[in-house]
Amino acid sequence: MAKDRKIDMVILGLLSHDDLTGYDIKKQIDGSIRFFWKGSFGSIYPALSELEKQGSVRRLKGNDSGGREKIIYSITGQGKEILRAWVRDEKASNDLKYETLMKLFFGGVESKETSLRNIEVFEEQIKADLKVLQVYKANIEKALDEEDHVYFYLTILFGIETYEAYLKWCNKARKVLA
Amino acid sequence: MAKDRKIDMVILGLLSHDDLTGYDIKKQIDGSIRFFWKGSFGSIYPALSELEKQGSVRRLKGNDSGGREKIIYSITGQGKEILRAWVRDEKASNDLKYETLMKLFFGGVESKETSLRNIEVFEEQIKADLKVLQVYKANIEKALDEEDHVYFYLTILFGIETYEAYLKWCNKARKVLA
DNA sequence: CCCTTATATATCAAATAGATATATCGTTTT
DNA sequence: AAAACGATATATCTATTTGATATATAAGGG
Repeated sequence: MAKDRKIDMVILGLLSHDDLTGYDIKKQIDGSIRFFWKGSFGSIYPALSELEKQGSVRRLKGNDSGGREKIIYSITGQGKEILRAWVRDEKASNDLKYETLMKLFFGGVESKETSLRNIEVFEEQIKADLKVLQVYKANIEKALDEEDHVYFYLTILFGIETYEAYLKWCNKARKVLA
Repeated sequence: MAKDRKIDMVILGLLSHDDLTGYDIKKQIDGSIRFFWKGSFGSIYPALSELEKQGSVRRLKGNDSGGREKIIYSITGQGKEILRAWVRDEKASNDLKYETLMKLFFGGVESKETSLRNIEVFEEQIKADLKVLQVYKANIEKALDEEDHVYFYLTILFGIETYEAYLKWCNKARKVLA
């Protein structure tokens, strides 16, 4: 990963829609892009500081209400240009880290029942996530006329398409093992 | 990631089939499990040293032929037990890092043509990988009687199923954007 | 004989995950 | 009214991992 911080692009991308705090950014990641990307506080807060130093984001007046300090960030013109350049750049790394598949790949060291159980756990998780995605899809289809929503819609379609493929595979896998 | 080293399980899993060098392990990862897991030298070599210290692998006589030093590792009884315990453990983290999808999600900051191009690049990569997977599938179907091959077969089916879903999505995405 | 490619180990900096510490706020329970 | 709790919010630490690079040898081609 030594090279460019991908989390920077997540942050700049989210800030291109709204001014947000680090905590808001984490919430938005967990809520909308978690189906193809994740982010932790341990990467978000240091990245925000770096981006501010670089001049890609700026700190808006926080703390009006006198509560817990709250730092709202806003994207700058420079930040927008960096984001656009990254979107235009054709190269993209697409990595999976599927521990379930790895457990299955090495399933021969244990019983067939163990592998069937691992498939079952995976299947339950996918079914739960698929339900969430279908709710998102129904909601967004009511507001597809707004330009930006189209891009969100595409990523939801991706999630649904792949998760359905996972479920089909679960059924096949069960048959092959039996 | 602070917690358990997943690369340890990749190494123990591969060593449960054959005695291997660090370099061999890297080759096997790139050749067979790269569709759902990746590994770099920077994680493999330190992990091998750690595993040796722990007693999960042991170093076999290297360097008979007098060439570049070559360290062949073998799994121990303890290593096998750690591997089995991990396979039995139901919890598994399944993460995607799809930069293509992220670029698409934030595609609104650039032209529609840019997003279409990003989809095209993704599609070409998937088509190339799918061809490789189909060759693997054809080869392994000739040798499915061997117990361990079934597990390899399942992971190939997973790759094919998901990659075909990606291609279907590419077509849908093009239509939505147009 | 040189050049390239494959084999092979090793290490470093940067990026990230995941855990934890700290503090505040609003709501519910006692 | 106080205590308990969960959500909000920032920050930091360690362990893990990536991706790059350095080093060395062997094999094959021109």
